[in-house]
Amino acid sequence: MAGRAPRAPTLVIREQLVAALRAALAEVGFSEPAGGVALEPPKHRDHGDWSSPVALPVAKEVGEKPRDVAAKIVERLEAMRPPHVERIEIAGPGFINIHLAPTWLHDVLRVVVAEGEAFGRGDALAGGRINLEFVSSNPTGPLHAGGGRWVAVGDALANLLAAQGAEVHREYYLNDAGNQLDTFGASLFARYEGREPPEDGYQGEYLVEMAARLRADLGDSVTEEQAREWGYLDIVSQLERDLGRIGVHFDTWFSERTLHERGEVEKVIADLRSGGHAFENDGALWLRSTAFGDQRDRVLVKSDGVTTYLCNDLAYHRDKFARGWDHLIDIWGADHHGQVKSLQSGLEALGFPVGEPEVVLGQFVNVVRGGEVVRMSKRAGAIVTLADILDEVDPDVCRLTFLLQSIDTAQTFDLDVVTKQSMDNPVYYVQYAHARAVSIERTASERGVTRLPILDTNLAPLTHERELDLLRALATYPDDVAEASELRAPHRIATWVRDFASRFHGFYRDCRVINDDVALTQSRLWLAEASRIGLANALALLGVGAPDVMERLDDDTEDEADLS
RNA sequence: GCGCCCGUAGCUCAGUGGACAGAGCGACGGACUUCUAAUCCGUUGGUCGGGGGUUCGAGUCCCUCCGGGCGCGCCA
Repeated sequence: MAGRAPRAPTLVIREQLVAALRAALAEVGFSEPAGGVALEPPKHRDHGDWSSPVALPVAKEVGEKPRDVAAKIVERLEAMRPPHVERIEIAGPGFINIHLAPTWLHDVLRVVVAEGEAFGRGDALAGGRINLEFVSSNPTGPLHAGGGRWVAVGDALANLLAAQGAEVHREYYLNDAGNQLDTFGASLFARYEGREPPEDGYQGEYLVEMAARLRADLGDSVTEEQAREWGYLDIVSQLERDLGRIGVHFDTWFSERTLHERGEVEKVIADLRSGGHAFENDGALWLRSTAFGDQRDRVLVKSDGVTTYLCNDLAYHRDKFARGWDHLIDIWGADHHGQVKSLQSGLEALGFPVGEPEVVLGQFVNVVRGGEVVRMSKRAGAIVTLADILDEVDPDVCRLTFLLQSIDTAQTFDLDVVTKQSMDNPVYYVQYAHARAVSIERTASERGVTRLPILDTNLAPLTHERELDLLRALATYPDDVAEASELRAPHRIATWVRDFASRFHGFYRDCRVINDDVALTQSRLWLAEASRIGLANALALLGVGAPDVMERLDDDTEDEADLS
């Protein structure tokens, strides 16, 4: 038992209640329904703290009225007197609603405080070694604004997986071996020589600025190849710098070239051939991916002898496994969804488990400025970069804006809204809640009010609906984290923290923490601290800062004009 | 034609098969001698795109239709 993490309080009480329900069912002589004994926190307060619909399917099975079945179960349940249970009601069509005494929420508070920074963590992925690849924008230009979505989502997902016990490796794949880089090099070289880039090259203005620095660095007799290599390295350092500004750091920047240099691509081809998964047709070598459920077969080696992106990507993903990661997750834009099955087919052909890599697809971001969608194309040149945005707006605003929305829906990133330091920005709303919690403790200590150890604190005074409301949200938090991790849905944490901030502001307004009642003050100080922990932990998962102090905004919109 | 995603309040979006579908913004009306009013409270707001089906129970699962986005290269 040493070192075992404390169990989430919701799990403890839920297991106790489910066990009691099971026992009650057995005593009455009902068998457990196929779906098991469901128990969940109801949406409405009136429906108690926990609710079970178990009587409904059972009634169907035995051919009795649901409410009658529920009554029998409840009778036994009440006789068992499970912990914290205050009363049990039958409601609606036959729901069993269990109302608990506030004591169970007081236990929750103690757990939150005891766990501190660890509160919310789970062990669902303990022992897992996960390689998470995200962003992986081509090293031919700066990250554009929409790419910020993958930065924010990828980093938060990495945090989530780690919070479930996995060892997570953040990886960025550099496509530095393809003809895109040649095109980029030619374009930069053209700028260097004062010419326009080739028609199908990169037209972006950033190459003009880079060409000037290239000349300053390497002088006047640079070759095209030198320009390409210098430019490539410069872009990578720009990427690292911009990602650093938003607080994301990759463990590995993986160069595609190294795969070719080590002969890994050739080995993949040889293995697919010997495994009988490749065939020749029209002078090209094909992967028989239809054998693994792909819609059509895919080319591995073109008739000109050059390997395809897919072929190289197979070598890359095999290399990830070779480096010791036992599960691979890639975050891709939805426009690449057609490649998922091909890659998975190839890896399966190479002997890896079905479904590797797991690909998390995210819908596109429409960047809007002045009411119009800004097309993001490095080649066409009309881009708004992530760095541009970070010049104007706090990284936290950027991150939370991207994280509040499910990646299953296309997002509109309105620069006019985001760059405006708006009063109703959810980031400030949430951060303000944290700053308020800290402010309470600060004020208390300034006034000589010392928070005593929680073990010596009587939490019974915490009975106000606002107080219980906060604790209910804290009680579900570990489950919410586990679920967000499992569903690869960091936005659920963003919505949790926004909801929790709302509850905290309500508490702050209605429940004065520092007051004349010593016992009430002590218990509320601990509730404020538990709330701070919840806010800080959730924000940490999102990669958003949790400031101790926030400057009051200058209110220049409401001048005191009534001087008459 | 095939595949993936989406359609929920005026707008932007939440919503692991459970009860009367929620939040923010907007609009309207209130609350600062108090631990920070970047806050709170109230009112206004809905054929969950349409139609079938499965289920004791469907915004959620299945089928179909409509509408929108994105893919279906010996490009990367």
